[in-house]
Amino acid sequence: MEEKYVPSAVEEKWQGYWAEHKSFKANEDPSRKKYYLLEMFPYPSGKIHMGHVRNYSIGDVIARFKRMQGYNVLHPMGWDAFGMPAENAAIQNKSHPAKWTYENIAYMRGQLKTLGLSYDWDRELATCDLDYYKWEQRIFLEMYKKGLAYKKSSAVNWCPKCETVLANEQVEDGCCWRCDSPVQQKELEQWSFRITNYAQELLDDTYKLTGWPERVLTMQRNWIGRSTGCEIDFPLENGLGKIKVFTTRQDTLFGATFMSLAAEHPLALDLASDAQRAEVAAFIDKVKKTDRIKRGAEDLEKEGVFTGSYCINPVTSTKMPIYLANFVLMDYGTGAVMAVPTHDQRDFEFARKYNLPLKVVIQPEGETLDPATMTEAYTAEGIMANSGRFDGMGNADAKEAIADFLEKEGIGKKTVNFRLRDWGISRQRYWGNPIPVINCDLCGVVAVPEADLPVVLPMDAEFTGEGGNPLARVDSFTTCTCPQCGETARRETDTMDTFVQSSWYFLRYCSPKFSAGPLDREKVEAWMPVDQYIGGIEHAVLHLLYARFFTKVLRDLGYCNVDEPFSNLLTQGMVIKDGAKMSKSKGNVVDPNALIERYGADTARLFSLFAAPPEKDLDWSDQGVDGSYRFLNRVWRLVYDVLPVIGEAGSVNPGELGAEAKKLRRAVHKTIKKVSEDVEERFHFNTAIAAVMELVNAIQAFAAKDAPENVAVVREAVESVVRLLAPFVPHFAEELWFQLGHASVLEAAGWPGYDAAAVVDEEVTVVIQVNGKLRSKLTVAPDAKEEEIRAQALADDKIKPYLEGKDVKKVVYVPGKLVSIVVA
RNA sequence: GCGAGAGUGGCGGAAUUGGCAGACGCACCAGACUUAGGAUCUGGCUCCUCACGGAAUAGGGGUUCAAGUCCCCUCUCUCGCACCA
Repeated sequence: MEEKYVPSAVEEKWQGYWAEHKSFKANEDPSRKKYYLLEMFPYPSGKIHMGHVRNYSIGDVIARFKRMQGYNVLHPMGWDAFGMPAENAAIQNKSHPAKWTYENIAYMRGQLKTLGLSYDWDRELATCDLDYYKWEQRIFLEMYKKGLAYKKSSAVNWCPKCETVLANEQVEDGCCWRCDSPVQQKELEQWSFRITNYAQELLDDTYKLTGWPERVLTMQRNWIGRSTGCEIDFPLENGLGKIKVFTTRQDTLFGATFMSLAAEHPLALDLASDAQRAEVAAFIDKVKKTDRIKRGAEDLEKEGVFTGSYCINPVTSTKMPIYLANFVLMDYGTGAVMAVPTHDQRDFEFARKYNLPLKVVIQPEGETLDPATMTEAYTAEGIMANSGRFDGMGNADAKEAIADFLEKEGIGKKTVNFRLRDWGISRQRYWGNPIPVINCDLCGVVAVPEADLPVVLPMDAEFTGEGGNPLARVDSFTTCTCPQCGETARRETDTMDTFVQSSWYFLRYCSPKFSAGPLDREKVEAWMPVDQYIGGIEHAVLHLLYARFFTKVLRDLGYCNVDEPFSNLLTQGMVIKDGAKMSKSKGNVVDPNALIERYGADTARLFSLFAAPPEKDLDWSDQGVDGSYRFLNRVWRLVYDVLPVIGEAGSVNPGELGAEAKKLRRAVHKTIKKVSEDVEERFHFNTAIAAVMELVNAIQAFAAKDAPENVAVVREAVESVVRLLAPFVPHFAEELWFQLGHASVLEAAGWPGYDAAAVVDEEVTVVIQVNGKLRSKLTVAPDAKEEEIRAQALADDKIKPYLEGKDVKKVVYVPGKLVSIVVA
């Protein structure tokens, strides 16, 4: 054994061994329990960053731990490889996105291998591989045939810098989630997935996801945004039609005194009287422009304009003026709101501003509201008033009663409304999966026939950065014949949102080479669902909601039988340095390469696991890394030092140990117990590692290491340290295990179990409190009688002075823990 | 504004069920070995106090023999949502 720990030599050796033996290849094996472990796959941006190191180190601990426990572990890795940075790089370097992407993948794959992560590399996939995206095209067409993929013209979020459409989820603070440019509104024909068909199931199933963090589920539930209420028709005064509203407050219907429409409402301009027309048109224009910048801006003043038309409140028959209002959103509900200023704060402000009538229909108990003196809307519970036959009811009951009444009268009906919108997947970019349809002047949209699939991305596109989608300028691609009528037609040039690819890659990993379809059902059933998924919290809604949706769609298309893809979700925190997220502009980036070169992968892994529990942000500290490195060196030296004496040691004979040796052995087994629990039940790797450090300190403090009667205990202790460290620092542990003379690898050795008899304490410390303050301690046998301990506590030399001249009111005894004496 | 989470030494963090607050590591201090130390080893290290002891888990109140942990109020920070009718 080398005296000095040389990480590069050790790591090279074992990485070579693992590659050569395909140590992490996963095969279906019904005789063993399966465990599918997955970390979110990276975008091949060029090189890995510390966030990746952390994410994948966490995953690797679990993978290796589960393997040592005997599970059949599937642990795959791949590349989320389509997307704009590749296209931007192509423009800059006058190159091709494919070249850039595959070069990055090659480099980053090398980096991941350098970290010693235990992936089954035979399952590696890149979403830009034809062999991946062609199957997605097939899924798309099946969705199209079922009406789950459709084309519609709509106002979309448009990023002027990326020159592409963004889903609502991809707009953050009115800006593009990727490049941060202000998002504009634009009317465009685009493809969508009908995720709203699954809104209810996506919501319901959040309650089955008991292994997910509550805040992720809350975010998804809020995003889906289910609310129950009524749709109510308000006839126009002129008798020419009606306005449909959605409300959750049908109990306030009798108090509706005016109507507010979104500026984009289809009737907005039609309703304008001649006198109001100019003003209405100007308002619509203004709102649309505001929209572009930031309609959701804080405290945007409520503004509106009278259309000049009226509708009729269907239950009171009063005339209600129709306004356009800037706070009414076209894409929620029906784009029209019945305004009840007395019981809705927005309507209240609007009514005060434009002098509209107020009518109280809910009175708080023991109080009478007067519309003339109200300073804000009353939105809480109360008793119905001015509401005809519903007067006197509690408003909660009236909600139900009025809904029934509306249905009976044919004025309205109960409905459920969701905030969730359909998922717009069209992107006007080249580097994505081409949507496999053809636009024919005669036949309209025609699906590409299955025999003509796949639609291959042409390699001869030009990347100039100008003129929008490069794909649209490749004539050989766009020009085609209509499969239906045979006339010349134009191929669709929109590509799919990259979130589509990441919505089913975890399924494809189960049968990555399957050539008869996207998924081999048998394999999928063998591995799915993912037992543990690990990734950043930033995907709480986007990726994780889409992936859940897609899984359900694939289930309904008959590809799998899974309802939910991820049984357990771990959202790891960010890597922070000097109080900020690592970024080039802050100059606080730590380069994994430099770290590995200087300390080795094991130290990099160890520190990123030790510095904080996985779900918390990790504060990077260069000195902390030194500490982790020192620890490994200490363990190496310990093994080096004791190796000559423990080489021939047999197994421990617990009955023949001296007191000190017994104590060491107890520490060993207690540590095994604690590390097992910390890793298995809590993923608290920081405390697990701390426990091993304590054990190492204890071994070092154990004086008579080389006494013949102790060598077996020392060997057991040292070997336990090595085995317990295996998931965290795999190369390091494997090498020491080898040096300790083992012919087989650590995985074969398995995760150590603890000896229940060895962890039992020979004596326990019982603390003695007087009036809640710690005054003394007793050392007693674990099976000491309660009376004895109580008596000893009261007779204790340090306790006596506190009892003198006082009454002992009460003595509380907690077995094996403490005696609490209350005196007065 | 609404919702969720957090606040513990100089720092990262422990304390799993209400039972010895500060495990483990970093930094720092002292000592040993040493030509030397950014290596290694030993010891110290919350604050106040010479000490006995006392105080302390953002602040205030409460429950309890006992509170970092449970309850109420206030403050601060982080994240998510933000006119969703």
